[in-house]
Amino acid sequence: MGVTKDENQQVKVQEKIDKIMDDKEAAAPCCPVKDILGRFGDKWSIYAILMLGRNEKLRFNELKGLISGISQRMLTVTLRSLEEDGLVKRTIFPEIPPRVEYELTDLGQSLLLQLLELADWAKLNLHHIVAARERYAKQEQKRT
Amino acid sequence: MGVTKDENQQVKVQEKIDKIMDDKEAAAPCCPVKDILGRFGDKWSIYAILMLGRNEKLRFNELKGLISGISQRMLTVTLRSLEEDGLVKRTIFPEIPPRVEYELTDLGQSLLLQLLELADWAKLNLHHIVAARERYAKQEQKRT
DNA sequence: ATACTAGGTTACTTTTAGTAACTCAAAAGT
DNA sequence: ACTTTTGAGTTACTAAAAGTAACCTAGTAT
Repeated sequence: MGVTKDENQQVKVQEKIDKIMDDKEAAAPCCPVKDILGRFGDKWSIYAILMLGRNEKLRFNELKGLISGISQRMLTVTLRSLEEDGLVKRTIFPEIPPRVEYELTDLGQSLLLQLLELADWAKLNLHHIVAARERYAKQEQKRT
Repeated sequence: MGVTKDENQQVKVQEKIDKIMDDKEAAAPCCPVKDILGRFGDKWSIYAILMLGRNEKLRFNELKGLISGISQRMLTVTLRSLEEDGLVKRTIFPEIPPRVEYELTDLGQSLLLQLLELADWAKLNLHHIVAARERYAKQEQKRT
């Protein structure tokens, strides 16, 4: 055949990318990766998903306590967005004072697993990235 | 004993999340997932990585042509950020008019593979998300 | 009457994303 | 001799998003 195993893999990668990019099927607004990551790629969404993945069910202020630094508004905005995408289920108990419980849906659970995969990669490679940033910073100093 | 397989898996997930969250080791500024996703989770970075993954080496304006809708500034900003993190290598040829070539580093390649995993999940689950959004939109209408 | 509670909104400010026009230095066209 | 073109960017600006601080609600306890 004349192609090595590595070259074969590279071809597969290219095909996959092609499929991702021209994904006009299923009323997808556009590249699904972009769409997906654009939605929950921000830090608050990630924290919320991780915390809900850890704790099964959580109330608003419990979550607020667990996610250090988040404000009330940011938490509502984040949770609404996750609810909108069907990753989080929100249950209101009509009491006074109000009680609201949040939990991951099955979809949210499956996304969590993907996030953990990514976390493994991140942990494994973080030192490379940190090193690269330091190299870059030093180069920048020399330029000025 | 006395725990089912599912419960066992859940415990593993919890442990993993715990490890991610209190990651004070290795001078990590914070949760690596957040740090990582916060950097290249935006649409332009994703497109750039996918395009560089598809094409080996690309010049600035080639990339600009491939990523539809990106402006010059956004492309430079994106590429600089990826370069800073060591995901992309930038080579300048001191000619007139200038020539600059971009390519993925090994780190970038390995991230690309992760992105493709995520893309698989996204393609598999996009219809769920779209459906959830429609449900949510209808509920919102009723409220007003 | 005042304070507290949980789970938010509203109005405002700061950061970031994004656009349009300009630059640089040489080569080629008119 | 002047204008245009070329690639790879900057600079100066505007639109949009993220984030903060103060307020609301309705019932209960002091």
